[in-house]
This record gives sequence, C-alpha cells and structure tokens, in this order.
Amino acid sequence: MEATIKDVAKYAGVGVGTVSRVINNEKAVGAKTRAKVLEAMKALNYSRNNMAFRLRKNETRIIALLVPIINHPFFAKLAYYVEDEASRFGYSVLLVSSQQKVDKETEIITRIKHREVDGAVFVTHYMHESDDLRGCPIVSIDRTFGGDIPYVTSDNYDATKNAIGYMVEHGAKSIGFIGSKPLVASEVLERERAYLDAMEEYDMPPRIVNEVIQHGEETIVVQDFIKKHKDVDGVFVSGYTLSQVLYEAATSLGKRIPDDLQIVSYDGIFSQWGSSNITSVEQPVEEMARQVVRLLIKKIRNEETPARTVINTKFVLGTTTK
Amino acid sequence: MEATIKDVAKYAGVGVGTVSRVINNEKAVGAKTRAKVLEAMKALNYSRNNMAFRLRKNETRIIALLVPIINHPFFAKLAYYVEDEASRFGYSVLLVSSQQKVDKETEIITRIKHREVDGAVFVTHYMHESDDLRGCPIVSIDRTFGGDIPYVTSDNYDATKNAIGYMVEHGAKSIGFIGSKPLVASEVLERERAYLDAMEEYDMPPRIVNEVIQHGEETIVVQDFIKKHKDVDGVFVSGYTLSQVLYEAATSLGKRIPDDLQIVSYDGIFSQWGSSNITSVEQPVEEMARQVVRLLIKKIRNEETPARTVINTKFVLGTTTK
DNA sequence: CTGAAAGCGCTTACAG
DNA sequence: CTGAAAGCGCTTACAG
Repeated sequence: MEATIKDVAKYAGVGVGTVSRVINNEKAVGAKTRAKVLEAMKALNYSRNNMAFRLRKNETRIIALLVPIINHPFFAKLAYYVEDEASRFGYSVLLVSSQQKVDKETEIITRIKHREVDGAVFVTHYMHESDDLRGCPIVSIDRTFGGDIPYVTSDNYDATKNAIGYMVEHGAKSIGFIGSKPLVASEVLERERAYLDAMEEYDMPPRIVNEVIQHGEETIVVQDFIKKHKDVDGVFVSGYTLSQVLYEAATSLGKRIPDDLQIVSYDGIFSQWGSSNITSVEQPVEEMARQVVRLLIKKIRNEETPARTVINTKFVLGTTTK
Repeated sequence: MEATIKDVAKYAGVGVGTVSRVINNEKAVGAKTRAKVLEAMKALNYSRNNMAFRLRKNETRIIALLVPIINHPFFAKLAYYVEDEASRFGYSVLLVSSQQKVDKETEIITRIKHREVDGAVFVTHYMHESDDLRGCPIVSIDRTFGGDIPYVTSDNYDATKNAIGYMVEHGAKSIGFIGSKPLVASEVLERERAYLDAMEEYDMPPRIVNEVIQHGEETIVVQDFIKKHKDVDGVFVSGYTLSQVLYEAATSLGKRIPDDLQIVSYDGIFSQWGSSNITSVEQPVEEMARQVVRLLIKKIRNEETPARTVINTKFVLGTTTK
C-alpha cells in the first residue's frame, strides 16, 4: 500500500541506497539524481517507515515516564516539562501511570529490555531494588536504587530545617511533623531527619506522625494528631495532600490559622486561585524535569552522569504562617 | 551484545523458526525441542527485540494522545483513563502536549504516516481540517474534522439548557453567558446556541460574552461583563477556568454568591478543597476516555465506527446556586 | 514437528 | 557520485 524506498528507487530509476541518501540529506548525491528522487518521493507520496529506521539504528527515540498517577498536579506538571525537554532532544515520551501497582512499575524494565523504549524516568513508590535494573538507562526522582541509577532530588534536609526555623522565628513554641512514611528508601526520609535534628536544637519535644498512611485514612490520622497534641502551634507537613487535610481538619476543630496553628508544607504549589495558600517549600518541578531528562539522555548515550543531583527548593510564603 | 534469536537457535541447536515458535507459544513444537529452546533462552538471558517484532507485524502498538497541555486537571484525568484503557488492549500511550502550537498538533499526523504510532486521540484547539487527515486512524474529542474522523463529545446543548433551567427555577431573572469562543468548529459552540435558545424561550435578553479570550485577559473580560450587566443574577460559564475567575471577580466586586449571583459552570470537577464548589455540568471524563480509546482501536483495526458519540453529563450541585 | 529461506523497510560499508 | 549486497532481528509460508 504505502510506498517504500524500493518503489521510489524504481520510479526514479536509481538504487535504494541513493534514495536513502537523499532522504537523509547526505551531500554526496548529484543534483540531477537528487531531483529525480525527490520528484519520485512526491509522486508516490513517500514517507519513511520509522519502524524500519529505528530497527536499523537500534534506537527507539522514546523514553518512558513512570509516575504513580498522572492525574495529580505534581506529576502532571512533571510530565509536561519532561515531554517538553525530551522533545528538544528528539525524544518522545511514553506515559505510564503505575496506579500503585508494583507490576506496572517493574514492567518498564521489561520494556527497556525488549527495546520498546530507550530508557525511563522513574518516580516509583513501591518497586524494590533489583538486579534487573543494572545497566538499564534509568534516572530516578527522589529515590536511590543503590546501583548505578542516578537520581535527582530536592534539598529535603535543608529546606525542612529552614521551614521549621521560620515557624520558630514567628513564634511557634511546639512544632509537629506529619508525614506518610515512604515504603522504600527515599530522600523524602531526610525531611523527618531534619525535623528531629531541629527539635533537638530548639530543645522541643518531637510530636510526630510518620507512619504509612493508607489512602483514605488521612483525615482520621490528622485529627488524632491534633487532638492528641493540643500544645502544637506549628506543623511541618511532608506532602501536599496531607497539608490540605490538615488545614481542613484544624479549621473544623476550631483552630484559627495561622494564629493558633502555623502550617508549612513540602509541595504546596497547587493552590491555583489566590484563595488560601499554604506556606510551602516549593520544588522547582520544571528544573527537576529538565535535569532528569538530560541525565537520562546522557545515560542512554553512555556518557558519565553524577549519581545524585540536588535541586534547591524555594520557600514560598502563604497565609498559613505568621 | 544482546542475545538474538539466532544466538538462541545456535545454542539450542535448532532453527530460528523453531525458536520464534516457542517464543510465541505456538503449540506445534515438540516438548523436548521446546525445553531445549527455553533453556537456551534462559542461559543467554534472551528477550525479544520488539523493534524487529513490530516491523514484521507492521504495528507499533502505540497510540498518541494529543492534548493542549497535560498540566491541566481535565487533560490529566483524561490521560489517566486513556492510558488505563489503552493498556487493557495492549497499547501504550505516547504523550504530546501541543502547548497551543499548531505545528505540534500537525506533527502527529506525520508521526502516524511515519509509522511511529498506530493512531491518535486528538484534543486540538488550533489545527485546521486537512486532507492529510484522511485515512489516518484518529479519534477526536469535541471537534469534528469533517472527514472520516469520529469524535466523542458530551451533550453540550441539553446540559446547558438544563443548567439554565435550574437557575431560572431557583429565581434567576437575568442570565448571562460567559465563554471563550473556540477557534475552530467544535461541539462547544452548542453551549452558546443552547443559551441563546433558552433566552428566547424564557424571554430574557441575552447578556453574553463569547469572544476569543486571550490567556491572561480572563479577569478583565469578566469584570467588564459584571460591571456592564448589573441586572444579571445568574451566569452560565462555559469552562472551568473562567468560572473560577468569575467567582473571584464577583466576590471582589461585592456580589454575594449565590444570593446576588448564581453560577453554573461546564466542567467544575476540580474544586479540591471542599470549600466552595461551583455548581457544574460534569463531563464523565473516564467514560469519554474509555470510549475514545475503544473507537480508536476499532479505527486502527479498520472496523466500523460511529461518526459521533455523545456522552451524557451529570449536573452536580455546588454552593454557587440557590 | 522442524529447518532453510524469503521478506518486513530501512542503512551502510564496499566497490567502482 | 552511485548501485548491488549484506544485514538489523524478527515472522511465516513452504517443504519435508
């Protein structure tokens, strides 16, 4: 049906090699021959079959983006910039939402081995380290996989300390920490560590909930926390969703924010409409995305890559701190 | 480097055809032979090169999803379900944000012709109809492309009328319409038509703004509208963003909602905080996504598809109506 | 049940 | 500058 390079060659009365050369714009083709070929291509409405091209080149020019769920502001934003950066390098992005299923996460590795994609950006919360990962062109966000997988992360420790310092300067006497414990080794753990260190420095007793919080139980957990620790007048929340929950729960329990309770959240970027913005440690999603793509492409090309890339956050004042 | 089917054949002492047969789980292979081959595959850590496989089969098993911008709740949700549905049929999803650039939109057509993807889901706001589209496996959302491109849409006309009826029943005496005019033929235009028809039926004078609203000018346009039409006590807004803007603008101009002004929005699904939810006509994104994927796969397989698929919306009460 | 061969649509040394 | 040929890694009639 579709015209192939052979058809074009025949039509133009030249060899297929020659056709290939003009398709790829190689200089070493005579002007007359080139013209004939171009005319044939037009006449036959030829367009190159890139499946064959890719096979020959042994590269798919596709990278996979693995996120827990695309339908979440952070990951959607990440996806946006990943795609933008990738396309600058001539790569396309295959989107995979793991939907919190481990097998969807590990599936990507298979797809790399099967040469369906050249590499992958990993945002995984479930998968374990695995030998299968070795040698795979993968770059991760926030997580270290032990092996030779580079990752980019934000300055979790410093940013957390800084945020807590801010609340202290603005009158907080007892500061709590609310987070959902990651299931796997992750830089996110640094937030807890920073909190505990800060409590020691300020000589405050830690009030912390950092267990694995099931989806749907956020409100219960947070309410319990508030009721249990009546002295708390400042909370550092590790994560966007929980900070929303805390805000709601505290308000409904009669706390005035920020007068009775200050809140700082890691990732608060998504308040769209000016209403009440949570003071937050903002991860520069765009920069993280671009970095991660550039690292991945280096990996694919077998170039050197730093094992760990840290991107600085910004502290953004909202209405939940004094 | 990587083991090929040839290596496996040699290792197992059989022909490549036989290896291919066991890879593809064909029955017509002797038990002993099969065992030998499987052993060889394991020993060599073989995994099939799907670039070659796809070329042979002449299908990529990839569909492209083209959205104006992935970093938007509606499209992110769409992407989520598109990916989910596609994967049920063994297809992967290539993500493309057009970023409001026409050439990124038309680029997809090239990619189909170049056999990089088997087909595409189109959510386009800019591209023109084009002969290049003919015969391409494409399914569109909300837009008709004239030719043989099927599309899915929601019941724009009925839902709009219904929403206006609701406001009238609840005391609205003068109803306005705010929307940004689509640049291209789109079912979205039905909302305006429904509004105008309704105004005629209720014998109300139309108060309407339906021009092309530039990004960034929403607030100005909306404020002008409010100031100009002081009698308006109900507004139907065609689109999520504008309804937020209207809410903010009206509030800041001293209107009480819903007492002084009722608002109904097409697409209001994204109010996260429970605080003030806009009454809205909710598009069942999940169903639209699944339908669009199923239609596309039929198209790819050259099966019959209906030209137009309409999905019913739900009217969801929020706090912006009486 | 199994192997040898042709072919999917390209690219790329190799000669000339 | 150009053509004939080999090859990328598979699948699939075709014989046997």
